[in-house]
Amino acid sequence: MADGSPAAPSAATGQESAGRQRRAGRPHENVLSRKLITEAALTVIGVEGYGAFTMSSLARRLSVAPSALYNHVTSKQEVLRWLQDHVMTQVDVSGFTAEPWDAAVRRWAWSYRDVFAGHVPLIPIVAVLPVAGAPETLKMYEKVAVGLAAAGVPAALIVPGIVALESFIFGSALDATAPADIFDTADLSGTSPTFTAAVAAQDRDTGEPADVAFRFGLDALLAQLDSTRQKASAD
Amino acid sequence: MADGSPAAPSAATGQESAGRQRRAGRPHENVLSRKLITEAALTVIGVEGYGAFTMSSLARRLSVAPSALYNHVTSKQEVLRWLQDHVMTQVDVSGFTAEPWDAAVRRWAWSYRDVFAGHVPLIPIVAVLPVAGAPETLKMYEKVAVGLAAAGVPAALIVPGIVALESFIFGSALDATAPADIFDTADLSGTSPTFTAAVAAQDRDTGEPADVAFRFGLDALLAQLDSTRQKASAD
DNA sequence: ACCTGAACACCGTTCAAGT
DNA sequence: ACCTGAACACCGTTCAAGT
Repeated sequence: MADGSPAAPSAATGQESAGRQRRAGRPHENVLSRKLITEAALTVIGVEGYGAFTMSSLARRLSVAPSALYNHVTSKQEVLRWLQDHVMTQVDVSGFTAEPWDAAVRRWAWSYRDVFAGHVPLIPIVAVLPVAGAPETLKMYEKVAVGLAAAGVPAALIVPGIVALESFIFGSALDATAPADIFDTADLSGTSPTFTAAVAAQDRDTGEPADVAFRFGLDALLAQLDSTRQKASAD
Repeated sequence: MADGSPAAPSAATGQESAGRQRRAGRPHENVLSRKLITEAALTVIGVEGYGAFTMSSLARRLSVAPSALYNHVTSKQEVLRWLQDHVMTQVDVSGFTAEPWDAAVRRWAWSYRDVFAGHVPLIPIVAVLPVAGAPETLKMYEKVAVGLAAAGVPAALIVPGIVALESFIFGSALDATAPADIFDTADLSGTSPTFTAAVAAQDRDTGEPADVAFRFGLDALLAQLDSTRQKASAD
């Protein structure tokens, strides 16, 4: 929000790379920050994709030399961690304060899958990053945990439930990016008749294959969670 | 199996890199092949990990110049595709001809997860690679499809069922590689009390957290599959 | 056909010099 | 403290020359 001071030599807006050169030495106003770097990274990825996301392209978008980034970041990996935690804020957890628990989980899960289908390279990072270093991610877990606890899921099963849901969501995000025709077996019915028949027998009216599979798995996990619920002793 | 001809200048065994130089020009016996390249890649990865797997390290293990690989391979990506299809042969599908359908799915799923927990970088490739180009992968799908069909899972649900299982398995393979303490919230109980309590309330006696979550999700998917089964009209 | 060796266009990262 | 610009040690890949 607070951005773009007119004092800087016009290249420091971070949005246009056409501005004039800045000469060496510390500028009077800071040109970079975690917020600006994260936003620029998101823009580069949104416009050119992850394949084109390099420290160079990031620096270019910020109108800065690549080496300047290392005053704010220890590695490209750290930029990706910042990105991961930021992207988590795009996941819709609004249901947990407004809807029945199962509708809330569904809304969250679909949104989570969709967000990370657009950020597949960040998935291995979430799966491994300690939550202590990812405040937005932790906030999301807290919302889900509150929802499940309120629904009566036993305390000991909340984390396994979330982890199982999350694993399914990440795998499904990957699957959602696959071309629709990966299972086209062409003339392979000779070697794999049953699988070939199963591919043909899919019901294409119920949605994209990836969506049908996601609904199936999500229903399964919700049913399992439902069966673990216990009536609250209080209230 | 058919390997190591004594005619070659002793560097051509592909197992030791200490042998003497081979001079330029086509050798009398082929030094490289898909099989040798795949095996060498697997060795490099097994010994040094994916981080050290480069075209250079692969060539070194084969006692060959990096550029020689490009006579057999169009890109590093293709080596990874070969690797992916080869690794699939390590997944245990033996249950589908010997056990009840649910025990077979369980054996397959645990084995599938374990195999790819050791080959995480291959996961994005499986998820996107057309099965037509991956014969071993296709063979695996065929086995699973036969198992589910024999169990009475409706034809239209076989592919969604497999995709849902596979998505869950891939996400869980990722999760299984995470350090056990990612959820350690240290002194964060102030900002996320419910989640922190849920982490503490996990039952550590029932196995590794990743295993508990995997069992939970697998049970869920199996129960959902079970509920779709119909008695066969024949037999 | 299939190897070597030199070369190319990158990559992430480091560091001295400048303000 | 924080920028630029030069430099470093890689990377995957191409290609001419050799047999």
